[in-house]
Amino acid sequence: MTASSSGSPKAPSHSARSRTLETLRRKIVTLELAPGTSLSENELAQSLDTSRTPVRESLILLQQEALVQVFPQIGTFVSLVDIERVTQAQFIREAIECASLNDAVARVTEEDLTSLRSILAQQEVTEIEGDVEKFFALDERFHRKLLSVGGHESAWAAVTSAKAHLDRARRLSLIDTRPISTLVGQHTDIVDALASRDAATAIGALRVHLRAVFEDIERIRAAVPHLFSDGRTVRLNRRTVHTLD
Amino acid sequence: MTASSSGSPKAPSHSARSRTLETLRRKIVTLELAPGTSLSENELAQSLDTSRTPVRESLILLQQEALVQVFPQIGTFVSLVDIERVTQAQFIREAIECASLNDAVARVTEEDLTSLRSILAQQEVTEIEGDVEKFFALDERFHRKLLSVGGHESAWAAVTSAKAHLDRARRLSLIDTRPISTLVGQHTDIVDALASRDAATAIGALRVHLRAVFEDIERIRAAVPHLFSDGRTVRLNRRTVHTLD
DNA sequence: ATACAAGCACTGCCATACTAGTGTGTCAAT
DNA sequence: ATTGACACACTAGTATGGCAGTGCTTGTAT
Repeated sequence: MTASSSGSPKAPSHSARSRTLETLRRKIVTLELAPGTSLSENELAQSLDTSRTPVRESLILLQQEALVQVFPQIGTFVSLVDIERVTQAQFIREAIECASLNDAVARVTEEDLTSLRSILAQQEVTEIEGDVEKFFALDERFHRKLLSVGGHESAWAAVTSAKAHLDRARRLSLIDTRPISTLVGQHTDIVDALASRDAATAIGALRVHLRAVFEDIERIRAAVPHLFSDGRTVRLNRRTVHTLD
Repeated sequence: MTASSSGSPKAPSHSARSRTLETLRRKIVTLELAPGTSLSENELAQSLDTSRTPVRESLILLQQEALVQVFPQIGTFVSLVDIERVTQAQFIREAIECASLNDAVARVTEEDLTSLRSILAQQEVTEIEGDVEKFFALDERFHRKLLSVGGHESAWAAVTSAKAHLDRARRLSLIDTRPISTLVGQHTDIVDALASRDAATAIGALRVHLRAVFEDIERIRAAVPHLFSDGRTVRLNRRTVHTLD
């Protein structure tokens, strides 16, 4: 028996588990499943038309990303937005992306710059259309491309798990009237500095951009405190349903 | 129903899964289970005196850390040492630890320095005794303490998953006659620079230290090529047993 | 001796039964 | 009306059965 492998053998995208996992992760980071919502293995299995096993295994993985919290014999809940945790995720992301950007300055080509600017142009369109989901998709492509310019695209996976958390907070910002234009402007600053091979300025601009999430988060917390963890003892009801309204 | 939570509710250390997971991880990073070894859910369940479920769930988590590779309907194998992967893990670790060290310079106290130097002293003892396992345990405490001085102890979890890979490579170095003294010397350099609040020097020293793994790895690969992935197609036999001899 | 083919033993995946533990709703006692 | 206790419904954790898919082995024909 021989097994041909290379790349990522782990994700047969047609398996019940990977489908379940992707669905759940998407619903959580897009806030379709609000923080605090209780997730029952049985209910999810029914509604996703599968059995408990793939659901359970997905929840274990989501728990690793701290997107859900599992309390044995009690229940599983979509994690509340935890500012401590957001801060930590932001630190990790900033460390990785800035380190990569530092390498990127020496490696960036004209094609790279063209490609990055093309993404920016598309983002400006979403700004007009007000399509938040599309904006996020392009934002992801932008940052991923930035990593690959630095020669560290493989670190994307690590950024992803930190990002998942941040994205929920960032989505709340955008819902809550932060103009997309601010972010696109910051992206532009980064690309401009990169174009002039100015590492310090580029890293500074990236830092400002990545830290933008902090500017809104306290205000948002004041508006929708029930979506936030107070960092101390948390008490959740089994049948609590949290909404964005 | 109310659930009291705080900290890490996820790890009831007495559960079958967490026991299984810890045992397997330990055996893999200490090379007790050599890279390439085939792991059967059934056999592991028997030998760990539990059922297939906790074993399977543990393997899924280890797969996330890339410590094992799962090939559906074929088998699960302890990952070969993949230099590409080691490089990536090193990059992530370096980014996080250096960023934290940069903050640490402004925060470090005399108690911190005393505590760090105490770890160094203990490491020198293990050097004489030749106790590799104890050395690694102290190494972990050192780096963790360094993170906490920077105010980023919570990023330790992220470092851990990158570290797991690196540790296998580093263990191979130590088995293969790299003197522990080199590493302790590098630790000392870091603490000295930290003591004089010299961020640039400290970060430089940390960088040298973290990159030491690269100095040995190619030589080790030449010595024990069957423990390494060639990065291309991998073919593993179901009953292959890899050893360190 | 070699080549080939069919059966077999084994894999991980998924579904489900069972267990131990938890909060809640109900009903009784006061 | 209030309180308390107890049964119940529901939880995640664990165990196990069945499945489709894979490579190895063995037997057979050449």
